[in-house]
Amino acid sequence: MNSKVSKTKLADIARAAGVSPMTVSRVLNGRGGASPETAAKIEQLADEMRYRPNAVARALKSDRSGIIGVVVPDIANPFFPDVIRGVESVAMQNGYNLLLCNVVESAERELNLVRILETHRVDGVILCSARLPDAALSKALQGYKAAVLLNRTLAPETAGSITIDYRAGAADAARHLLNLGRRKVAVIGGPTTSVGAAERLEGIRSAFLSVGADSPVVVHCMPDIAGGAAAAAELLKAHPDIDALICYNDLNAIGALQYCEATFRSVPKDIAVIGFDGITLGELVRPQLSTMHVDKYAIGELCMRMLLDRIDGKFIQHRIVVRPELIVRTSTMLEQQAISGQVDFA
Amino acid sequence: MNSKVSKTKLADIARAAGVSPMTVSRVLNGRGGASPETAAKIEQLADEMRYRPNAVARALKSDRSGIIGVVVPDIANPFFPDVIRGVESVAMQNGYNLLLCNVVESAERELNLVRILETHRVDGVILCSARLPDAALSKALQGYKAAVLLNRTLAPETAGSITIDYRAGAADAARHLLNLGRRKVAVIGGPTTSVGAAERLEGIRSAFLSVGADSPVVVHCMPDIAGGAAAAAELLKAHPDIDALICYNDLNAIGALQYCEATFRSVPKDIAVIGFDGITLGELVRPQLSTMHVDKYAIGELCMRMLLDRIDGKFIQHRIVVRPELIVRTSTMLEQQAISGQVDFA
DNA sequence: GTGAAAGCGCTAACAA
DNA sequence: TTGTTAGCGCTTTCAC
Repeated sequence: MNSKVSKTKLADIARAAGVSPMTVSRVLNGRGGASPETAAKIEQLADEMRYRPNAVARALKSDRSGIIGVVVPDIANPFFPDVIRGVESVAMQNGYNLLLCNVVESAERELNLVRILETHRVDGVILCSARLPDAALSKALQGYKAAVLLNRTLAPETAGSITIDYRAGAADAARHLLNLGRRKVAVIGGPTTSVGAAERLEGIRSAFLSVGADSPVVVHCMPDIAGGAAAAAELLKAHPDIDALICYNDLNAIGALQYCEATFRSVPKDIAVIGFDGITLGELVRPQLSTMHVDKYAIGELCMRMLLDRIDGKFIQHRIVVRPELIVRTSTMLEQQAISGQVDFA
Repeated sequence: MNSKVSKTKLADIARAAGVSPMTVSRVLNGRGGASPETAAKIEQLADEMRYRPNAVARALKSDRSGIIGVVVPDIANPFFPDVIRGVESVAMQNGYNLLLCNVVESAERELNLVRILETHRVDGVILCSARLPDAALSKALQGYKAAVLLNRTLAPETAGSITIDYRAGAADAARHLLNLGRRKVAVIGGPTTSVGAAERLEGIRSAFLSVGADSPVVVHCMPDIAGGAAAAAELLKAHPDIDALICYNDLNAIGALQYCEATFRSVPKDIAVIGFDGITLGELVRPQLSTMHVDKYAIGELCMRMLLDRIDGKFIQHRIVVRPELIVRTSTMLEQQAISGQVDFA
């Protein structure tokens, strides 16, 4: 096995080439400072001896690790892999790698992770859907050169933020259902700890208020399929006359669809369902899921670009708001529209 | 902003406490060696001064970074988030963090990544579905203290491996379709570069041979939904009498289902479809997808545990084979069975 | 064009 | 119980 591979270092190459480590360093970093022959010999030796620069030593010396910490609540939620890909593509183009961590919806673990990443001297962090209270989060981010939050806002000195306009998006969703003639609307509200969940509720309530309708019933749950199914069950058992559901995210909505299917409720005829996020999965279930769509890959890119700016000390923008877009699919479609709801592969 | 937060170091605490850095180091690492009072004072100071040990310096000194490199082909394929969670849970319990990289199905990028991770002096790598040729891969892994491959095997000195028995699994799938009475079976074969794809084909062919049937037609494609849909289109246009499809993975199978739906073919009546992997998505589409299921989270755990052993120089096992399990759902179900294919939420 | 010295923050090994 | 020395691999600074 390989565990004793003592790696070749600059000094080894220097010795082999009969020059000083400094010269090797310069050549290998393309900073000239050597005769063509010396340079060529060094390049060749480095290759032969399988030299790999030690990023750890470099990081210690330069105080730049080339690593970005990324914290997501749950990588199994298809929302996040898309974001991560966006982050990674920009990171890679700029020579950064990602230290990825899953929080699994625990604030304690989140605090812990932020500490661990600090320990590793990452050059910045991207926190997706932080669950910590504002004060604790601010404090935890003190130790960072740069931080960007997704779906959360703090003082711009502490962190940049990319937020989704949940208020407006949820209001759009609510109006869409109202326009469909639904009046017994209920909300599957996601986690109680989520800041975004509260914003969605505000948006929904204001949309209902402005047409003089009562505020809808709300049930909270975990932001996954099982949570959505359970919440739908709770709501529909207590209020069998509900004719529409606005859901925290698409996973919740898909859980609701499952429950409706299992209890022989027809969607959208008996009950319309709309989600949030626009994950691919929503196009694959039947009926296809209406949703408030956001471009997750683009959001990932935005996060990373903003973080790069902050790492460079540039503070061009510290807050970007993304507006979700209503996508109407079968789960909230009037019957005559549903005819064209077929994908065309011809 | 925070970019000038010069972090407190051991020496700072030492000065404040009026002791040597060494004493602080010992206390903070719980290695005793200080009077209770001194220790208490140091602990308190460390907390007040928000001390975070510098993992970079520690890594340079100890040649252990506490970081594991994980390379996956595509994090957007729901197979991998599950594996990653398994890896992460074991890693975390053992004080490791994950440097996660996406290959996006490019062998060149893969080689590059393996180099980069080597540069960062990760304590080990887990490569999922490596696309590099054996020789190149072996060479690239030379520089690692420890490596584990998922779905690939090399000399045990080079890397441990967790493999899925694709041959047996695919043969099971083939037999299942044959038992259903299907005789015009075709294969959506996934990427040509995938070693697992070739193994699946072998399994399928041998199952067909043993009942005296001809080898089925094969079409290759990208291992995602769009690839599956395209492959299904190609197959069914050329051979309209195909009555069953065995697919490289569930995403391919779901693409095939989409094509069937779009072209008004009834599944499983006109054509049965079976996938591989057992991702959750397969239960959500309609008809629900039959599949060869593997426990992805458990596989992730296995990978990480094996890697930990190798890091410790223990070579108890260098190869684990996981056998996929046939899960029959609606997409390959005889009609009389389909009645009970409903999820029960009552 | 090339090299020597010093130090990034931490800790193992050896004093005291 | 506590401190000193030295060095992990690299690069910045200054000198030749």
